Amino acid sequence: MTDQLAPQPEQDPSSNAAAGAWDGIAERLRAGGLRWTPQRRTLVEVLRACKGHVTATELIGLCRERDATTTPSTVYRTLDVLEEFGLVKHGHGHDGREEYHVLPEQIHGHLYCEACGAVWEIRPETGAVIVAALEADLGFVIDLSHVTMAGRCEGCRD
Amino acid sequence: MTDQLAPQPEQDPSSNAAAGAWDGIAERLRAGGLRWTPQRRTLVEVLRACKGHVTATELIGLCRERDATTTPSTVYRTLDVLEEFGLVKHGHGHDGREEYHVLPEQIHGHLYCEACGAVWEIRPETGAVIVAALEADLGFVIDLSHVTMAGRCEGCRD
DNA sequence: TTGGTTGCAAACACTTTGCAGCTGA
DNA sequence: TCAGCTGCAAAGTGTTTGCAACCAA
Repeated sequence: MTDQLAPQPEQDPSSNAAAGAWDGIAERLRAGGLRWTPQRRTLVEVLRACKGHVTATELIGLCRERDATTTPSTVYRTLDVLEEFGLVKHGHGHDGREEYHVLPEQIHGHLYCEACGAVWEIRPETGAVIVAALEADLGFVIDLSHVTMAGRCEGCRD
Repeated sequence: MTDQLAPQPEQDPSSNAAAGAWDGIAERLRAGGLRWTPQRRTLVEVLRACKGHVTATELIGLCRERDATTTPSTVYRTLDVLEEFGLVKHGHGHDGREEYHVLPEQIHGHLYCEACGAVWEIRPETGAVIVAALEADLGFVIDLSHVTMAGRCEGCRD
């Protein structure tokens, strides 16, 4: 009950065409004294193919589709490594579980539709308005990449 | 921002003076064929005394301070009942765990300071700006009461 | 009395950790 | 070779559920 076959929120291909950022990952790992293993390759392939956000559990399932021997601990540990390299960033989704944002380089928040389950990206310009409003209000500087707001998308408003 | 610049975000006593909403709870439960038990009384007292939001785990701890025999299952079950009565509403906080909003009647979002851990309320006027921005952007109508954004408060910036 | 409640324990789902053995560089 | 990595198993969270005993109305 957490699927999103809705219109096409957060579907823009560029969100992963921008996957060029992953290209040097094997070398980058090695440069850092780390290894490029089949397990890591599997996870990276999965991450490159997915939308802006996934839960760790989903990733484990996706990895298992490619390699049935995938173990959770390896996935979690690899995600930690990738996070240190800035390729993913973890936060919390509306299921209350760990959620990973892929390629957080482009800071943005998410909108979760309670009706259809789709997740939409908050556009940078809109995000800027929100950030500015909160700063003006309480002098609070928010980290928009950690934000997910629930509500109803255009198509689900009654 | 002359509202709450002091180190006591979301602390205003009135936030619970509004606790009048709790007054008829025992009768309301009975009217619904339910019971008013010592355990429920303990939890309600705790809820009345707390700020706008708490995690289930925190509530269990607070209840234990009053009654060391409190058990988690009872707290969770009572919270479910209270939620049906509209006295609390659950969502998810930044620890990724269940979080309960007390007296959700006043819709507002929260700001969580990653540095000092304080939680601030987003003022209705500011919330309105955010809601309007998102509606203008994607036609999305958000449920501000479910929103918690992370960042740094005025005192913890830089 | 009696059906809603409780406490306990066990089950769950997700995540983390320790460790021996494996493997990429 | 040998530090980093993996898989397994076990431990740890926080939350849920089954059930017999309990007690508010």
